[in-house]
Amino acid sequence: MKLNQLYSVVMHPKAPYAFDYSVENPTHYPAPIGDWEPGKMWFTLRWQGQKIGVRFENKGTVDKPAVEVSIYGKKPVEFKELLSEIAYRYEWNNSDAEFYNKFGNDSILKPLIEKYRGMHGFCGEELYDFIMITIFLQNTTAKRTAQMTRVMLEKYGTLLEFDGKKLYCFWSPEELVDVPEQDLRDLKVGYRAKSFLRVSKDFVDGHIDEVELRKLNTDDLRTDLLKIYGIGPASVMYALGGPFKRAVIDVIPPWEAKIYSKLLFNRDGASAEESMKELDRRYGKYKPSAIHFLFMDLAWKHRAERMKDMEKLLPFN
DNA sequence: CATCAGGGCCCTG
DNA sequence: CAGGGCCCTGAT
Repeated sequence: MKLNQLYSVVMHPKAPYAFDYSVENPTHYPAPIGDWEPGKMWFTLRWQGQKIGVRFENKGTVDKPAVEVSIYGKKPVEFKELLSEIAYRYEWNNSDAEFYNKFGNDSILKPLIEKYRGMHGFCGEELYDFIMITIFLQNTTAKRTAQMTRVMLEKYGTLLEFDGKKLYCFWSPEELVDVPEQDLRDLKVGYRAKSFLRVSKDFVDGHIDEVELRKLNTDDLRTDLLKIYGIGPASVMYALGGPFKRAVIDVIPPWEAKIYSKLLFNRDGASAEESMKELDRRYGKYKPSAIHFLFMDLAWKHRAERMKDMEKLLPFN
């Protein structure tokens, strides 16, 4: 589906804002739903029933941020509301000022804060898409996750063409809900087929309403998210930090425990409990921010240098 | 060739 | 609250 450029405007995220570190995350598994190069980002979303292409171009600096946002689609949309949603998803109004203040001189974090200053959290996906992704991620390797995602997008997603890019837009819950479970299983997604369908039905029936969920306090939100079929503690933690911008670290999944062991103790075999204790001791309530910097540093370094001792531990590139 | 864990979660006892 | 089962793949 070929899209036309509908709007273009320059926006100003809250400073400091480091564009590349705030739109690209090397720990995310490769999926043909977005594309990045230094200073530019392309991605897709659904808005008011339309499939939309979005392009960011960095036009500013860390201390004088400016991002040109271009919207591609078939027909006009409520542009202002869309911009405000994008600002929410990319956390343009957030800032880690308190964290910078508190840990700017910390022996470990100081160099990271210097290098990544202005890195905002972000999650370009809406809740439904994000849940689909966490289901793809469960109990498998990153490679098969990428494979399953690609096959599902080819069959049920929509290929959008805009600004010279071809990127898939996720299917809507309505587009998937009536697909027979066996059709999904034929795509080798295994038992995940059942979760995809039950989640889709909950969205179609209005039992899951992202806008309403955003209004809840974090504890109630966690409780409600845990009720979603196929979504457990690990997925909930990721969702709290992603679509809901409530970064928490309340569980350490096994694959992360291996990385934390290296990161915190520079050795293998530290348990999740040990690492959690150490995180609390060092960073207290700032541990999500600290982990954000530690993890992103590892990810960007690994992408650049392919660190040998991390090759087995890091499922990302 | 068989076995098994991998960016969990559901269900049962 | 612990433990078995789940789809499929590639590593061993």
